[in-house]
Amino acid sequence: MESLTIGELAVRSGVAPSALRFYEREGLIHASRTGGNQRRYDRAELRRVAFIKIAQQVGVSLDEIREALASLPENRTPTKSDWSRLSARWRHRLEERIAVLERLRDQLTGCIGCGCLSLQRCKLVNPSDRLADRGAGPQMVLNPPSH
Amino acid sequence: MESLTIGELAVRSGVAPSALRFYEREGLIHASRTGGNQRRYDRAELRRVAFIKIAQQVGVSLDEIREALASLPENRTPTKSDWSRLSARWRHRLEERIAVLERLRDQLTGCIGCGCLSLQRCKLVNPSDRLADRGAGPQMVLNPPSH
DNA sequence: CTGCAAGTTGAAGTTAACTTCAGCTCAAGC
DNA sequence: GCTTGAGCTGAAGTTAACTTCAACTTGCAG
Repeated sequence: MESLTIGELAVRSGVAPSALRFYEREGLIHASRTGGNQRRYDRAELRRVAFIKIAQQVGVSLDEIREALASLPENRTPTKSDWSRLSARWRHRLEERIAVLERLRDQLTGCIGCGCLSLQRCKLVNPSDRLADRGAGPQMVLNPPSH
Repeated sequence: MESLTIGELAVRSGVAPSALRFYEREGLIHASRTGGNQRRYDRAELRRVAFIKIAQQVGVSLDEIREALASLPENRTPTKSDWSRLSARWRHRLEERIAVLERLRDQLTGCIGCGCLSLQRCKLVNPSDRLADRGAGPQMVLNPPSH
């Protein structure tokens, strides 16, 4: 069992065969071919697919994932530290997303009490007259002043 | 200034006129018309738009937002407690999303140390042989057993 | 009254991330 | 060697949430 068929990789990774073909067209994963033109995946591809799935959970687009995967060495199977380096890249982004949602949660909790949701008064939908220079809309939550 | 033009509402809410027309077609907001067929928005629509923007941040689809807005009284302008009731609905969902991301962050932090990202061993991409009954893929993070 | 920014419409386009389809070929068990 | 499930391809379809376009109309300042 040196290599995997597309169906095997699909079951192992939890990603549909159609998605795996799509990832290959998009240059995210690679497959060799049998004499009969069927895909055969090296076991190392499992880890690439795992990386793709995790990065998607973090909220990274396939474009950026492709870019990250392109930075892996081509002449050898990536090591743990190669993967470690790549994973570290997403952590800051993930923490930012969590912070945004936590801020939203805290302010929404406050708003459940006051029921305002007012563009004039509510902290959630910060008043345009106080932050007019930053444009209208819920700036406070979406683009906090501290950032 | 009893009512707002579409341009005024756009500036006030931070939502593009095209999006406001789209929301109206989708039954999320309402506008009356002038003799010349131009939209005029009651100031109460500002709050509806604010609610839509916040719900989107929470990760709620327009379909669900429409459903929630449909539960507002039609015969009177919604009160603070009407809005409060609606906002409370999204809090649990928001907290779940935060929990998923925090779990992901914690495990990704661990994985940066080990660099594994392995479908066989890594906590992030839970082994199919241990949770085979729940299907393949990163079950541990996406659909935690406790749920 | 005129000019022109702002508004109107329906239809079509956009983006991401896939899925579905039709028509065909491959591979493995009996 | 036959059957049948698995795999192949390119093209088209899907969904959400809008945006863009073209052609036309309104409303208000001067």
